[in-house]
Amino acid sequence: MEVVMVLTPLQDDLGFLLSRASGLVVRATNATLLARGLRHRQWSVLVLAADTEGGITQRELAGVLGLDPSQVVLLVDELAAAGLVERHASTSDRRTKLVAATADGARVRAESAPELTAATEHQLGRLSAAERDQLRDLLSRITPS
Amino acid sequence: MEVVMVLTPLQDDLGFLLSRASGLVVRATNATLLARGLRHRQWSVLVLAADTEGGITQRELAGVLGLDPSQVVLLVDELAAAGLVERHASTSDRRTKLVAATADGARVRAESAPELTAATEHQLGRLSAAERDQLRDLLSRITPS
DNA sequence: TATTGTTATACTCTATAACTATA
DNA sequence: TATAGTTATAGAGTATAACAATA
Repeated sequence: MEVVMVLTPLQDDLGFLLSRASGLVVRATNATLLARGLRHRQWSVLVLAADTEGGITQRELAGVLGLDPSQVVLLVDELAAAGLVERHASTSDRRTKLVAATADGARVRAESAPELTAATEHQLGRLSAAERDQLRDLLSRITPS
Repeated sequence: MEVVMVLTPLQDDLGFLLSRASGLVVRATNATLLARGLRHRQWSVLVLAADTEGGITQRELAGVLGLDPSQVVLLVDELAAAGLVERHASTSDRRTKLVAATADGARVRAESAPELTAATEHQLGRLSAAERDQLRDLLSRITPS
């Protein structure tokens, strides 16, 4: 005997489910970052800048984030204008600029992390800790990186 | 003994992983739908219109898709202009419009489904069938619906 | 010649407010 | 008074092309 439950069409469409879930979590993230004048794309740049020893090049940022380098320019511009990151010239290649967090940026990065965790808690609350680990693992394997 | 592998910061950030994976799959979806003049948002509307017996109201579409009703108007407009869906007046409530697929729309929906599956195959190829089911289950439980 | 960062532009997506017609 | 759909608008996100400086 086979039991089939169809809630709605699209429930088996991984593309739809991904974009739907992503939208929910990104929205919650943006709402939380609003108090700091940031949005989720700038947040991810800040995290990489703060957590990468010696800074990260814009090309690397583009690769990790899956963005075009031209988009990274604007994101870094905004973070730099807010005083959260700085562009340092690379010593080995004068074309390359290393994006590193300022002290202020590192503080914002550290302070916001738990707030963001709490914010997405509402969306992910139905999943156990083990299931979230599972989800992290599955999603990591979809992205190239 | 504990083994910790840090590939890059953000790899433990479910918000980032969701938006990154979503971006990849949506991009592949859009590329596939380009031949039909559609994009992923119109596709999801078409699927719901085609698969819901008797049509679906725009309010219901907005709810399932997580969009504002005003955005649904435009998506339905575009699909209607392409001759893929029609708005039918509801018999019980004259405010309500039921969006249903035309014969042409049903054909496009049926023909495109396997193409889209093949297209996302490239992104999801690293996951086994069982893992995809697992992912579907986890993602379904994040969305309210 | 190829690569890093940059500028510019167009289009899509997201978020809101205000309006109409029906209920 | 509330709900379904619509119009309008602004801002954020995505996609490309072309360019200067450097390798």
